[in-house]
This record gives sequence, C-alpha cells and structure tokens, in this order.
Amino acid sequence: MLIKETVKNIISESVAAAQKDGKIPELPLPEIKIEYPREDKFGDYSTPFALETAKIIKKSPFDTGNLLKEYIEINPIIESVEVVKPGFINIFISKVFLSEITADIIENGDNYGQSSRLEPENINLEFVSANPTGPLNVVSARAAALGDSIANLLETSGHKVDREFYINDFGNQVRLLGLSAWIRYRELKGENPPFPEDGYHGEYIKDIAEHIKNNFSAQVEMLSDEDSIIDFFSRKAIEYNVNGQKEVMKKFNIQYKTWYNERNLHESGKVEKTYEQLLQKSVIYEEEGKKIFRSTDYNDDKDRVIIRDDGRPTYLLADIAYHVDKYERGYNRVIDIWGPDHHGYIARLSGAIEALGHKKKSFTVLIAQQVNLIMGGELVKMSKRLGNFSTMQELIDEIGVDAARFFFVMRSMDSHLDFDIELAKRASSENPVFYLQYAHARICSIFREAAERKIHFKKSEFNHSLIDDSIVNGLLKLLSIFPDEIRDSADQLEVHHIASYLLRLAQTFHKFYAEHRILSDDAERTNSLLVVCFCVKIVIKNGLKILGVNAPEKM
RNA sequence: GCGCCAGUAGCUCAACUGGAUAGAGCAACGCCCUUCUAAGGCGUAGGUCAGAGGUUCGAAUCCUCUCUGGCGUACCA
Repeated sequence: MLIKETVKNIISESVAAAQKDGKIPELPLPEIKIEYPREDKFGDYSTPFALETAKIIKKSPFDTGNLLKEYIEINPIIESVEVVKPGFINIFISKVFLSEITADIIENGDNYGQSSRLEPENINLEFVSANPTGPLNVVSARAAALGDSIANLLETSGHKVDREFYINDFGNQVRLLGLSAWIRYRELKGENPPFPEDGYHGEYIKDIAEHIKNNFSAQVEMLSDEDSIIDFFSRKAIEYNVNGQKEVMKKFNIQYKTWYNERNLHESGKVEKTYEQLLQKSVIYEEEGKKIFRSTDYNDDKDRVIIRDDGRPTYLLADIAYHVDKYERGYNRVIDIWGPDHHGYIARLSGAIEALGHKKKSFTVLIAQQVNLIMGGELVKMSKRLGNFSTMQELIDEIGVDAARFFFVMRSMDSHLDFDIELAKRASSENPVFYLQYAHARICSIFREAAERKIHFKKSEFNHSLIDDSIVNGLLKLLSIFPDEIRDSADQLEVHHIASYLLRLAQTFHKFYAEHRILSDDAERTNSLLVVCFCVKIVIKNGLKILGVNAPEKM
C-alpha cells in the first residue's frame, strides 16, 4: 500500500470537507505535498499545505492547520495531528496501522513493493546502444546498470517496459571496421598492407581477423572486388562484436527484448517514409542540394541536414525513423539513455518527434554522465580508436557483477562518477554493497540458527506490544515506505534513491540487531522479532532485485 | 562565443525536486565480541552548500551575473 498517497488523499478529503463546511474558500489550490519530516518529533508525515495556501485563502497557516486538524484526525490510520510553528501540519500514524505492516509484507512476499497504475504506460526504454565497432566499455556499463534498474523500477511501479538495444550496423564507421579487420586478416596471411590512420587500432580487431580466418577463409577467397570483401568483413565483424556485447549483457543479468538493426531500417524503406512524413509537415527545406530539417523551430541551435547533397540520409534521419518506429510499434512513452557526448543531439531529435505529431512529454532522454575510471589513484583515459580502454567485461571479471551494478546506480546519473577500481575490488567494509548484502546474509543466518535450536517460526504471529520501542518502530516505518520509495523513484526516473533507501534500511537493521537479542527463551518475543527480521529480508531482497544485485544467504 | 552537467565535511557523494537544526560512507581518533555472522555497533571531530546579488513566510535547491572543472557545438555515428 502506498501510504504517502493515502495520507495525501486524507488531506485532500479534509480540505474538501472544510470547503464544504464553508471554512475554506472554494478556490483552486496547489497540489498537496507530503514529506517525511527530518525529525521524529515532527511526525511520520508532514505537509506544508497550510503554508503554501496562506496567500490564496487569506488565512494564517497556523489557523488553516488547526482547522484541518479535526478533519484529518477522524481517520483511523491517523494517531494524531500537530500543527507546528510556521504552519506545518505534522501527522502521526497509528501504532495499530504500523503493526499491520508486517502482515502486509509477508502476504505479498516477493511482490511487496509493487503497485499498480490506473493508466499504466507502455514504455520503450533504450539504453547502451553502443556502436558495434568494439567491445563495450565502462561508460556502457554504467548505462547498462542504470537502464536495467530503471526498467525494473518502472515495472515494479506499475508500468510495462521493454528494453531495447539499437545496433548501428550501417554507415562509415562500419566500413572502416571491416577495412581494419581485413587488413589484420591479410597480416595473418603474411602480407604487410598499410594500416589506415583512422582505422580501429585495438587489439580486438586481430581477434576478429583470427575468427574470420578460422571460420570463413573459404568464403573470403571467393570474393574478388574490394567492396564486397570489405562488406563481408564488416558484416562478420559486426556480428562478432554484437555477439560479444550480448554475452556481456547476459553476464550483467540484463535481458533485452529487442536488438534493433539500423540496417533493417534503411532496407525496409522506413527512412524514406519518415522523410516523406517530415516533408508533409512542411519542416523541411532545400539548400545547395541538401534537405534540411528546420530544427530551430524546436529550440535547436541550428537547422540540421537530414539528406546530404549526394542523396544519402544522415544519421539523424535514420534516428528519427527509428524513434517513429517505436511509436508505431505501440509504445506511448519512449525513453533513451545516452552518454554525455550526445546531449546536443536532444533538441533536434525531440524536435523531429514533436514535428511528426507525438507529444513532447512522451519522449525523454536521460543523460548518464561520464565515468572516470581510476586505477592506482590515476585517471585512466578511454578511447576506442586508440585501443586504450578498459572493457565492461574486464570490469565484471575484476569486481563482480554485484559490486559493479550497485556502484553504477548508487549515485545520481547526473554526477560524473569517479569509479575507483581498486576500492570497488576490495571486499571489505569500505564497500557499501557488502554492507547491504551482509544484512541479508545475517538474517538468513539467524533463521538457520533458529532452525538449529528447533524454534518453530510462525510468520503470522506478531505481537507488536512485546517489542514496542523506537528502534523496532523506526524499522517498521522504514519497511512501510518501501512501496512509496519505489513509486517516487520511478516517477523521477532516479534509481539511486533505492540504493540510498536500502543502505538506510541495512543500517537500521544492523543497529536493531546490535541492540536486540533475537533468539531467547521468551518464545513469543523471539517470534515477533523474527517476524521483523523476515520482513527486512524480504524488502532487502526485493530492493536488490530492482538494482540487479544478488541477495546472498551466506557470506 | 553558445549549450549541457557538475561545484556541499580531508575524499566519494546524499538531501524526498522550495521546507523545520544540511546528512551518510570512507579516512582520523576513542570505546564494544564467553552470547543469533565484529564484513557489525556506539561515540568524538569535521561546513562561508564555489562567489555576489535577487525572488518569498522559507533557498544547497528557482532567477541573473561571475569563477572553476568536464563534455558538446559535423553533410561522424
């Protein structure tokens, strides 16, 4: 149950009732905000509603608060209401209600935290979509962790989400990749051809050449002209790289619904079709043989070429076609996660989408800021072309999937992330992911010990009064807001809130553990404490699942 | 030049998107294991929220300007 929303409804009903009684004028009022007060003495929930409406309804916030107090307090969920100094309305939740949270958590189990929407969105979430010209790097790893977790978050909060990866298997870079591979191939054959300056210098190109030599030599020998040879190498190199990317994603516990080929977009005529549509919307003009989209109408710095003077479409046109295709496949919300080097691209693409009649709000681009990889206190520069980079695969091998995924999502994606490999590698207390997993493992250990001692745990028997203290109540309160945390994070598309929440929960649990001996001779008390542990375990597990991190039973 | 992101404790970052006395984790120091996992707990110390104005009941958060760092500013993808 979403308590925040419930409280909000209670307030708005109270306001409506007060209006009906003529105590508050019937004017349009701002949306009611519900907050978690910083201090316990300010209640479990709080609203600045009276402060915000003071001017509109021409009443002192203090009076409004006291007026609403009686309407709010009628509700059985509410223990009491206090109106404090400037005019905050502080709400205390009833203890009975808090006691019932354990039953709610246990009943829902793996599904606790999920909620449903009146109008669920059908979302396409595209992330990573790295060029298939080489292995995935750590920036892609960040986007991967963020994308999958945000998808989980949106699903858990009641939307439908499909994960998608766009493969740029078309254009200049692809040809250059094929050429690079072909040259390495010839080197393997004992030749010594010149290597293009702007080619791909990475060692992995040699692996691709080796792969082609081992599996497709006969086919290569049958090709005579250079164009078809390079085309063949391009296709095989792309295939090799994409397969590698798929493998890494699988290891990272990410399951894409769709891997979408740019090549298909061109070959199916969708790119041309999109051009026709833009033409009909009169947002295209011609200049020196080029077809140009008037993106300045949509807040872009300059208009953008979408068809070159030689007739070939630019990347932008294909990308517009691709996004239009997403809508045509039935999605009513489209979300992309991009790297920081593409932010300048947002205006032109969203402009085109808007020009073609889709709601501006239905398209969102999230920018995942850069990752500074730090090794031995030094910044590691990454560049695919120079062949000097650390791959996502290497990262996973070195620090493990759990640590990697957690580190990438624990910070806001707006922040540049300093990723200290050495630090993340250390399996010690410095590492927050271990701290969290340890809480889960610890609970499992308590239950193993309980079984050892022949204690029969009855999850439906919870006697709050036996363990009614501030630590337990704080823990129960935290558990109760989990669905709200998910809902809020999902609406803001900010998954790091879940990481913070879980760390706070783990911290509260460790404190609880230190202060309460769970297993004792008092059977009834023991059982009630075990119920609390059981609930914490469920929430940690469900929360970690959203982040794609394992909840180990033993450590 | 213009645009985007960032600037908060020694370091890495939060702060419920305008709320009450700005919080965690590392690092430092001092305590706590004959008892369910010490990968843990408790405590001490640490701040001109980059700077200056403004907006209002109320600003780390919003608006303007300045400074610093990163990225971008293609008929590349």
